[in-house]
Amino acid sequence: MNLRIHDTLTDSLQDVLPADGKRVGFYCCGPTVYAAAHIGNFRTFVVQDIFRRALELSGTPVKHVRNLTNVDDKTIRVSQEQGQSLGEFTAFWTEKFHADCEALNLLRPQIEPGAVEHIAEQIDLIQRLMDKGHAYQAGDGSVYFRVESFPAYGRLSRVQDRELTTGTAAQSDDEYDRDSLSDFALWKAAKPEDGPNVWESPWGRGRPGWHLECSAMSMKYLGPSFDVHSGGIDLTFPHHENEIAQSEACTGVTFSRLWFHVVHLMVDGHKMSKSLGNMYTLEELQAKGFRPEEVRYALIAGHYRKHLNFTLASLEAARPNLQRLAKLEKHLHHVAGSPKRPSYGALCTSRPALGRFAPAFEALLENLNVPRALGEVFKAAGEIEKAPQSAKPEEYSGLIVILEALGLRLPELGAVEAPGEIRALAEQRLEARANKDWGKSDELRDQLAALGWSIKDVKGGYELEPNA
RNA sequence: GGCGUGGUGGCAGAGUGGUCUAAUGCGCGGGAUUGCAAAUCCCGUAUUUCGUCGGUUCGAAUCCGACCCACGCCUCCA
Repeated sequence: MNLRIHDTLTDSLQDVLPADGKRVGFYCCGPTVYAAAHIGNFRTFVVQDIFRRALELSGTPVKHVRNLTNVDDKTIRVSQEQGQSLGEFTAFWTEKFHADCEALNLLRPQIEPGAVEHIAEQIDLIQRLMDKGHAYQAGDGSVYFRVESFPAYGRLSRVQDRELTTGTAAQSDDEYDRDSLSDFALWKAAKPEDGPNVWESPWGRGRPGWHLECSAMSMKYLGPSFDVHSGGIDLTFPHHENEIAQSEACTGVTFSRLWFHVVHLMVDGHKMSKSLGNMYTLEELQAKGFRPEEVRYALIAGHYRKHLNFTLASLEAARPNLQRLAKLEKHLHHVAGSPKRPSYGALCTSRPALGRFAPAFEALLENLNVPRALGEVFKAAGEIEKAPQSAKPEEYSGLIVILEALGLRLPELGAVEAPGEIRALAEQRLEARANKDWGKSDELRDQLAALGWSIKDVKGGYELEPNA
């Protein structure tokens, strides 16, 4: 069974197959590194991560490229405001982004090109477009793509005659000299506020336009025609439309064969926005006591083609779910004879039988239906919990495969060792209980709680855990 | 205004013509257990019901139409 995904270009489900028969070339529009990415950004990246995992775990290798936008209006403006060089500024936020990705258990793309490191490739692309008559230099010194010269424009977003319906309010100073409102910048002429962040080109000093980097870098690493391109739904127009135009006008071949877009995350029923104060970052949620794996769980709990309403309540639901899975994993691990956990790479090549977890994986292959996959996982979990002896040894690897596909890390059960002072209190309480001194016992339990530990009585003893 | 998505139980969220008296999770209620709890386990949890009104069909949450509502995109944006 192949992975199928909704293709924006054809508005239909398509099999994801590598054109070269070997591996899928996969390009994702990455973050602009000028601030911490918010959970909306991460919804998209997490979905793309699951896409890659599902493909790899079903035996198809993926070459994953995700760019870093490290030169644009925002990075330049904010770095200047903060008195930092563009390089040190974007390096800082890149590092922050990588830390968040690691915390959220995102596989690192094999290639993560930065726009500023690929100026030459972008200039080359502009030159080829100029040579073919698809681009022109305007009076302001900037170079624009002539949308009119590319008849297929609008095919992805199904928007015709954009320039007729676009209001003039959006027109800003640096776009004044375009022949048509829908023409977009390939090269932006240097302006005083750019500071030192300008590069030499055949059209004078300046910097590349935003859309260009993705074309230049995706084609550099994946070739002029590749398999899959993905991004947030808002990128469909104009970003991806422009990418297609400038790439195909240049090469004459299909740019990406398939496109999929992730619908936006909502918070408390509304779009995230600064004014509503609902733009969470991972760090902010961690400060509220949530764990990254819980955030990941909450982000994948809805289908990627629908709005997902992210709330703190939805985050809270993640913890008991993950704990339940951790218990299930422990049981299956035991049933399997406590083997070493197979690595992700080993699972991709060995592709073990999944037992009761097969329907969950199949749900994933069908347009990344994560909610249904989770439902299937819990259905299997319920069966095994009801009849623990019915668990088969191979179901351990089955569960591991689905957990890897979803990228879910499970909490370790009872892994935290209590400090001596805490254990001493617990010992006192054990003694009090032995003497049936319930008053003292309860008092000690309160004391422990105040110190951040919860105590659970078990046969002949106790277990200590940090408060949830 | 143009384009688009969706309205399913307290919440989240599957289900896209019959097996739906609607998956799954959270929550909630009850029980077991416990000195009392916690943790764990068990049971129950949408009173033909899936925004409203019509239509197609032997049969619809699923198809069609109208309407109401919510949300998104329309060159900053995952």
